Amino acid sequence: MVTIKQVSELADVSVATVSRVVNGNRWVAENTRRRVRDAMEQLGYQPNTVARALVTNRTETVGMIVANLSGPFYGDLMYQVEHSVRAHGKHLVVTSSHGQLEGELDAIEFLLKRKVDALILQLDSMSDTDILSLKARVSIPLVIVNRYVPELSDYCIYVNNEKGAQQVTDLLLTQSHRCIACITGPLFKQDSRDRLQGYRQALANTGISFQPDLVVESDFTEAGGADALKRLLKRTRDFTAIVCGNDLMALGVISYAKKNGIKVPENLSVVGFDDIVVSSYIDPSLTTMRVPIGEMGEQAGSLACTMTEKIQTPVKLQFTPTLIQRNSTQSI
Amino acid sequence: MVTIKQVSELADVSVATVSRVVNGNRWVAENTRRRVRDAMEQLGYQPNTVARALVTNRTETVGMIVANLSGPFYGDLMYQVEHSVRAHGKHLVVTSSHGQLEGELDAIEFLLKRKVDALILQLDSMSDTDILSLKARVSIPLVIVNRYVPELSDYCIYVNNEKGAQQVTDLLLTQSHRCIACITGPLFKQDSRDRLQGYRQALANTGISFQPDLVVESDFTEAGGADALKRLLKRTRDFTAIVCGNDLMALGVISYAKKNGIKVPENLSVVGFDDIVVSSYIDPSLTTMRVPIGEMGEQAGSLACTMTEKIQTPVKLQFTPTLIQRNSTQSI
DNA sequence: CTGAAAGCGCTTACAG
DNA sequence: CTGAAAGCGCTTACAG
Repeated sequence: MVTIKQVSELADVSVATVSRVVNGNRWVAENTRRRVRDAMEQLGYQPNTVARALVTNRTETVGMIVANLSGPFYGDLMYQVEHSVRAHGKHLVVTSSHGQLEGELDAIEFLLKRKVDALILQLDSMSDTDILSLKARVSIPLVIVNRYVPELSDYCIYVNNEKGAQQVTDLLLTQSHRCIACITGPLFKQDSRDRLQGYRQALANTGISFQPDLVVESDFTEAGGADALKRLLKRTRDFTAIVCGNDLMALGVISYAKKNGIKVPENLSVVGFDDIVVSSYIDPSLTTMRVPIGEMGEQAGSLACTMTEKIQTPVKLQFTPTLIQRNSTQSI
Repeated sequence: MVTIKQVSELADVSVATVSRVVNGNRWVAENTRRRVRDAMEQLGYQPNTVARALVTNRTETVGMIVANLSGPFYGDLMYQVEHSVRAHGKHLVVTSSHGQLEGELDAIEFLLKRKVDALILQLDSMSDTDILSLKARVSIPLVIVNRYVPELSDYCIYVNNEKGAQQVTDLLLTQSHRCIACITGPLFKQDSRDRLQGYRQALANTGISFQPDLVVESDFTEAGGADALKRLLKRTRDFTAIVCGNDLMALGVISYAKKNGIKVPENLSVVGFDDIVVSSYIDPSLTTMRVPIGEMGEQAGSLACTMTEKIQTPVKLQFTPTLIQRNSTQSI
C-alpha cells in the first residue's frame, strides 16, 4: 500500500502539502500541486480512508438500518436512499435489524462504531422513548423513515397512514359496502394503529357504528392474513368487504377465500395497503394504497446528507399514499 | 467519547493492559482483568473500530456488491449472506453497482478503502479478465457469486444454468412440443449463453435441429420479454412453447400474449428461470427453474469468512436449479 | 505558500 | 503478568 509519505518523498514536499492537494486546499502553489498530482498518479496513491476517519471523525458515508435486506418494500427504499446519498457524494452502508429490538440496537452500534456521518433508521421495535434517548446520545444527524415520532418531527419521513386507510375504506363505502371487516397489523406498531384509525374514521364519517367483532389483529404476513380471515369467518359471515393492514395480508386473505369457495370480488371485496410488486400481478389484482416509498427514500437520503453539511434544505416530510383501484373490489 | 486511556487511568494500569483484556489476551492476571472490566463498564467504554482497523488492517466486516439493492433475487441473496456472515461474528456491508462497469469498479474501490476483510461479488459487467486482475491486485479473499470464472473456480458459487435450461426444455419436449422458441438474456452475459446452450442441448438430444429464427436476444426485463415475443411473432407463428431466459421476461411474454389473444398455456406454453416471488402468484402461475439463491448466499458468506480465517472448510460451490412445474405449460 | 510536529485511539513487539 | 514506546496513515493548527 502506498502512503502519503511515499508521495511526499517522490514529489519532494512535506506530507502536509500532499494532504492539502488531496483535500483540495487552495493554499498550494499551482506548480507544486502539479508535482504532487504527478507523484500520486505515478504511485497509484489512494488515501487511506480509515486513517483519515480516525482524525476527522468523518467517513463520508451514511448508515441505514432496515428490518430486512429482502422484500420489495425495503428494496425500493434502499435503492432510492442510495441513489440520493450518492448524488450527495457520499456512500451508503445498509444493515438489517430483522425487526427485532436487539437487532436494531446491534445495527445502530455497528454503524456508530464505523463512524457514519448520519443515520437513516427504519425502526420497528424500538420505542419512541428509545429513539429519543438515542438521539440525545449521538451527535450525528438521525433521520427516521416510515415512522412518525412527534418530538422528532423535523427528522421523520413518513406517510399519512390514517388518511390512506380512510381513503381506501371510503372507496368500499361508495361501493355500497356497509359491513366492512378489518385485519390490522400488530397493534404495538404505530402504523397498524393509524391504519385502523383511518378505517374507523371512514365508518364514523358515514355514520356506521364501529363493531369490534369485525376487527382482528394479525402480523402483516401472508399466512397471518389467511389465518385472520379464518378467525373472522368463525365469528360472522356478514361482512362483504375487508380492509387489510397491508398487501401481504390481503394476499393471504384472497388465497384463503379462493380455497374456501369465496369469490373475490363477487362475494368479498378486499383491499390492501402498500402496493407491493405482486399486488398488480395476482388474480384478481389488488386494490390498494400506494406508499411512495421510493420518494420517501430519496428525501431521507437528502435530508441525512444536508444535515451533515449543516445546510438546511427544505425536504418533504409527510407523504400521502394514493389509491390504486384494481379488480379485488366491486360494488354490491 | 471515552478512550482506552481513560479506562487505563481509572483502572490504574497501562493502555496495553486494557487492550489485552479487550482483545481477550490470556496473559492478564485475573484480578487486574476484573479491575479493567469494571472500569470499562463504569465508563461505558466502546473500543474505537476505526483506530483498531488502522493498526490491524482488519475490520471484521465483509463487503458485498450486488447489481441492485432492490429486487427479489438480490434481496434473498443479501439476506442469506448477511445471516451467514453474522453467524461467523462478522458484519456485512452491501453496496450496489447498478450492473454497470463503472458502478462495479466504484463499489469495489469503496469497499477496499473501508478495509473489508473479504469481498463477495455479484458482477455483471466486469469481464473475467477484469476479475482476474482484481484478484491479483488485492490481498483479501474474493468470492464470486452467481457466476463461474474458470481460473477462480474455487471461489465461485454458481448454478448450473445449462443443465437447468436443458431440464426445463426437456419438460416441454416431453409435453410433445416440437417447435420451441427461446428468448435469451443479453448474450454478453455468461448465464444467458449457458441457458441458451441448455436449450440447444435439449433439442439436440431429441434430434430436433436448432432454428436460429426461433431465438431472440433480450435484456432480462419484463418489457424486454414482451418486446421479444412481439419480434418473434413477426417472424413466425409456428412455435407452441417458449423458453425464457428468466422469469421477468416470461412475465412480459405472458402479459403480451394475453393482450394479443394468445392463451397461455392453451395456445402457448411458457417457462421461465429463477423462480422469483411473483412467478407463483401470476395467472397462470409460471413453470420455471428455481435457483437456490438463498443457499448460495449462505455458502458465499461462509466461504468468505472461513477464507479470512485461513481455515478451509469445504463449501458447496455448484448448485443445481430445480424444476417447478406450474400452470403455464401443458401438453399438446 | 510550505513544513515540523502533535495528535486521532488503538495494537504489538520488546523488555523486564 | 505488565508497561513504555513505537507506529498505523492521515490532518491540522502553528509558525514562518
